[in-house]
Amino acid sequence: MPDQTIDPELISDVLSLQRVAMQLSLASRRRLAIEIEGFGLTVPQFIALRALSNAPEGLTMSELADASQQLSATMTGIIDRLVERNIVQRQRNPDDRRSLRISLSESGKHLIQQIEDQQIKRMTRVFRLLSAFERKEMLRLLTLYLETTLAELPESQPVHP
Amino acid sequence: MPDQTIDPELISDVLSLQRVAMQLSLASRRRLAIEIEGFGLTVPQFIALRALSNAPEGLTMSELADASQQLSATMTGIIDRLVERNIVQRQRNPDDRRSLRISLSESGKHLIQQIEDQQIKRMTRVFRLLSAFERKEMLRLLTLYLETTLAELPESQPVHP
DNA sequence: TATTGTTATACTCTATAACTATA
DNA sequence: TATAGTTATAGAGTATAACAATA
Repeated sequence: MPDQTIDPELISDVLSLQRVAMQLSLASRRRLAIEIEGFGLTVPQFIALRALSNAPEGLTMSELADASQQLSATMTGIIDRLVERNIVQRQRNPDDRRSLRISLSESGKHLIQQIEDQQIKRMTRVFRLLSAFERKEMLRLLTLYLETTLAELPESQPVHP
Repeated sequence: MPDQTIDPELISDVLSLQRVAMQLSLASRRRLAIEIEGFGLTVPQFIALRALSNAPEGLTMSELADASQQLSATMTGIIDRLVERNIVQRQRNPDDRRSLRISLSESGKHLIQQIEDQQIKRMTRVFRLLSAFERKEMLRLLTLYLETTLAELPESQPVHP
């Protein structure tokens, strides 16, 4: 049986952390949306491209849907629009003709690289304000929080752990 | 002119932080969507309700749109659906009959309270794993990151700073 | 029969532009 | 004329269910 003692300091910290974490989550998504809009992408499209860029050999629609936390019916539309713009390719799998192999095109690879370069540049501006120790501490705490968050999602199988 | 020295440790930390922060931002939004779906709400609806719950006297459509980082044309539809379900109220402002006063109904207040209770309970389970010092450190670092993120958004005027 | 992926349908959100009512 | 808010329209994502092709 876990310790149910009421710790007023814990309660007060959690209230603050809840508020900041919620605002940060919403603001980050918003900033991401603005950042990638400059490249003509939506957030779900970018999530799919990120998953594909971690899988050089490509992914099936089901793998992509799992990795993006989307239904495969939704994935179809997202990939349709990326194929139209020649950002990804759709190929039949000769071994199992039911399944498809989705992969980044050359211009898709270039696009995602550009976006990630821009993101790294921005993050570097922020994190050079912190000491090496603080950066490690932040990484450790964020990773812990990420793990508990992922544990609460169904089927969250990152393609690259 | 800022220090442009290449610090390999900084670069490596930023790569890790960028990856974790991105995943966390996406996973948090996803978890929020699942959590509030149980209450029949969408994320944009929840964002609007949160802004309203911090403004007991209500907000105009423009204030609500600013606080939610939405266009007022978008806000109209979001509020339409919340009014239909009697979660918020729309009242003409007698002083300036062009503007509206949007506020939570009693059942809306109850709904947002239920959701926030559930979120606090979940966050408490996570953060009781950390020491008081670690919680404070996390709050400090997240706040710093939130501030730089908000600074990059246009017109991000939180109703409650 | 089971699996992979798509199509059909309905709803929500987002963005732009045109519009109404009020100031 | 300017401001507050809505409507019209188009496109994108989300969820459910029914479906085709392949295994």
